[in-house]
Amino acid sequence: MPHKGAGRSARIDPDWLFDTLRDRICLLDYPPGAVLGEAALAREFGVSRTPIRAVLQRLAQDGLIESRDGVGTIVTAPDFAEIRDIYLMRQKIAALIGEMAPRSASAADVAAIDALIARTRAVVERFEIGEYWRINHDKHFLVARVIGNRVLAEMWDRLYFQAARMWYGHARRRPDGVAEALLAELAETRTAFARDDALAIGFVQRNHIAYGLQRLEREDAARGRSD
Amino acid sequence: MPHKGAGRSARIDPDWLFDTLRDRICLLDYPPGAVLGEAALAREFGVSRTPIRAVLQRLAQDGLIESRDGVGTIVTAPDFAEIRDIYLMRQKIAALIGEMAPRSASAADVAAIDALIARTRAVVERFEIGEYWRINHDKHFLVARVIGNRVLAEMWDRLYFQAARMWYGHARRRPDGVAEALLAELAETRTAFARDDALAIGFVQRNHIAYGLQRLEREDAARGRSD
DNA sequence: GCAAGCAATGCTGTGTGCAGCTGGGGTGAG
DNA sequence: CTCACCCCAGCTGCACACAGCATTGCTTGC
Repeated sequence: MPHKGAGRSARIDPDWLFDTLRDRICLLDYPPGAVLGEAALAREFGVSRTPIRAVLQRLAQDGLIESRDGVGTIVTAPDFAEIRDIYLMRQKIAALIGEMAPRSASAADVAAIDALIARTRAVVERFEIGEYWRINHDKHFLVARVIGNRVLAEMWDRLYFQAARMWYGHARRRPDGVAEALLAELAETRTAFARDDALAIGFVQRNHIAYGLQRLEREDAARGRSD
Repeated sequence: MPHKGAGRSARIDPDWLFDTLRDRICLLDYPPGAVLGEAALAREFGVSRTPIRAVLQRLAQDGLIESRDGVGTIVTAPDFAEIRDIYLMRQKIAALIGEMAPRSASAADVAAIDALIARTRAVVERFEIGEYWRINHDKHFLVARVIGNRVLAEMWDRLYFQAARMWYGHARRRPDGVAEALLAELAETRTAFARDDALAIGFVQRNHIAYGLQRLEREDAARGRSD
């Protein structure tokens, strides 16, 4: 019995699958260099290799993984020059948020940020990378919502996930002060949202992206000395 | 004999296939709304649907096509709001070219532009959309080469092809003055390259993207009146 | 004449077998 | 003991068969 067919009756949501794998990569469940394996993923999610391959191709186009024939699908390990390119572009993109026909911030947004601030206080008390990541994630989408230009919003999203992966690796290795920095960023973001000043929202993002890059550069320099 | 297998011994280059289909979309061989059909493409290029689907997924992620289950893979028809978003972002991105660690322009680049100018003169004499497109294409890659930031270069590329498609549609409908505008743009670009001023190269691009958007807006307004 | 329903057709989504490629371990020679 | 070579296990790329969905055109009832 070579084929039993399938159809696609309420199988699994490709977008959900994409988000799931992307999150695993960003949270370093799959660290750079890890081999994913289409067959293994297919078994895990109870589908065939075909939809898995579709998702992996999307991830590959976003630069998160790389499929090599005969070897496997491996998580990429960007060199520092590429990381800097990403961070520098994110700064420029962030500065554009307020310029490109932004949407208005609402009182609900401010309330949402207050909730994030409360959660971050707990993370400051006891650092937990998973919760830290979820807060960052929620903050990202909150900011993304004020972007009026669809093209800009898509770029903002793509670059966020490319940068996030590197950032969480850093935050795991050197968690000191990371949660406090997020708390400060959220406080500034809250003010900008309360004033409904999209330009300010973007500049707050730009600044903290720049601070993050500084931290990464310091770590990279220290690593260079130790080698 | 259900399977005869294949392997992939020198079959076809997926990148070449991607470029080919993208060019067909941009040159309106496949106009917005056209249905591509995986099986037809597979027959044409002598491969199975699998590699075709991979390429179509890349095109879909770039926003050029859209796959709808049970219907087909159709070329998207962006509304004018989206076109404006793309053009506004391209202006911002162009202004960044000179800021993000640009590479140096060489004498060979200037010579290449001179060749493009000569070709454009012929198109001014007798307008021919295919040659007009190839010149624009070459100009695009010439400018892209001075971009030092890989992320910026990729964005520049993506947005170019999204905009190109709309622009060639316009140029076909209203070719008057289009070739002359390209000639002026190339002259300005030549000067900027000769001065090795990447900021100037970017600003020349920004300006002519803005001029292009103005033309599109005028056409859109006229269409609105006639409806 | 017209509208509503239904069947036929064609498409994409999915599952699966096979071919070719890669990398590592093992083996034999020096 | 070292090095080179070879074989094989595992992976991705591809081709093809099947399932389900959307559209279209015809047919039938009014």
